[in-house]
Amino acid sequence: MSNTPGRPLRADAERSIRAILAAAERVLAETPGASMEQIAEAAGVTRTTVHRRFANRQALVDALTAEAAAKLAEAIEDGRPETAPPLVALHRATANVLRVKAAWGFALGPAVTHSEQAVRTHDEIARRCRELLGRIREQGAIAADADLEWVRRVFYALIGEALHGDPGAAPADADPDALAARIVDTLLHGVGPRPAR
Amino acid sequence: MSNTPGRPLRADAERSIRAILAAAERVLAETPGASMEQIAEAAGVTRTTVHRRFANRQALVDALTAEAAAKLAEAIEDGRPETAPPLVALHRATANVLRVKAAWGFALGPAVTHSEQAVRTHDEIARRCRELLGRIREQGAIAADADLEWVRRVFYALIGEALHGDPGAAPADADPDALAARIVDTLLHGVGPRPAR
DNA sequence: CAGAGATGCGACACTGCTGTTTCAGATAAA
DNA sequence: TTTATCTGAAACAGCAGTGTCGCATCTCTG
Repeated sequence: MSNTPGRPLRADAERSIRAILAAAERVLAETPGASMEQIAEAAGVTRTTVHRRFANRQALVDALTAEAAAKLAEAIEDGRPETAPPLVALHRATANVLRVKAAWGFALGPAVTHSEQAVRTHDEIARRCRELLGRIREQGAIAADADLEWVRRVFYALIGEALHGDPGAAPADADPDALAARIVDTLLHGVGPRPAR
Repeated sequence: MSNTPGRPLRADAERSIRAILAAAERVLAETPGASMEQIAEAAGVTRTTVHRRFANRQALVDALTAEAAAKLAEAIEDGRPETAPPLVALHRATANVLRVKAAWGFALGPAVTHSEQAVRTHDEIARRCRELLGRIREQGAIAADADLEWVRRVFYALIGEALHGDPGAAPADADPDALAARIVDTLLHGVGPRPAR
């Protein structure tokens, strides 16, 4: 309903849609079961308007997950996985993803059933991810006999874990680049002692 | 209500409680928002009876999370973290935890707000976990300068990820011991190439 | 400025879940 | 066997949320 370009929407309508989506992410992130009413209020809009723009609650969530998935794909792409040295790309992509996931905690979280569109995008992202990891493996930084799918899943898990962010953590831990460095390091070397080089 | 021993319950009542808890775990695992009705039906009991044994939905979930947390603590303890060699204990505890988490996917999952009792137990588990990891570090299998809290969180994340279990995975991956080996290995060494020993 | 479009407001019907009550009949325990 | 307890069945009130109206009013756009 929101993305059906039957006729271009008026500027204020477009603005409402953006406000609703932003508010939905904000509200649902901390109360996954929040009502349309609460979302509407947070968006500075009436519930009626929300229903005007998104027929169902599902339609709203779908739009949310689709947008978030797109942002995530963009985050990966911004790491230049094709052209940059693989490890550099991995680091940049990790840092970007951390930023995006922090901002779209609900739509990218586990508490949601993704739209078909979002699923497609996530599949595509996984593919890109495997490609990048494969390139790193060819380069020798990942064991030649490593299962790339397992590697990818560990990578995802580390990102997810890093975002939980203990409240008592040092503020430096909130810096995406520092976190990314820690993630990539842990992914490649684990927590064991480093062999004398 | 279920655990208030004002007077010992009759055998059938006790049986109902067990059936309800088991059914709740089963049903909620695949439909977190399931109604009391659905849970009751799965338990082979009337909704009335469920409400007789658990005043609120919250009370039911609380009992569930408390029991699951206890099982989890038991899983760790069964690894003999005090007496066995630390790495052996870690491996055994990991395998046990995998089994328990697979069976209590809802009550131990992220989709639930834990009861105070469960929170206490989880804190205690985290403490035991840190102790064990500390012992491993002293032994030299974990880098001396490693942040134990980060290590623990990575450990948790790996367990969680391993349980997602891709549908197309080899059946061997379903074996808790094999999975545990993979987890411990990844935790300690990452996915990078092994240094020639 | 004129008019198409968007919003707010209030109302409505509808659904699904919750929690409680009553009572007759089944079941364990002594 | 007797008695206390437990359960199923069938209601009931209540509540929160959803989705849909119509209509008056505002505000973009050409």
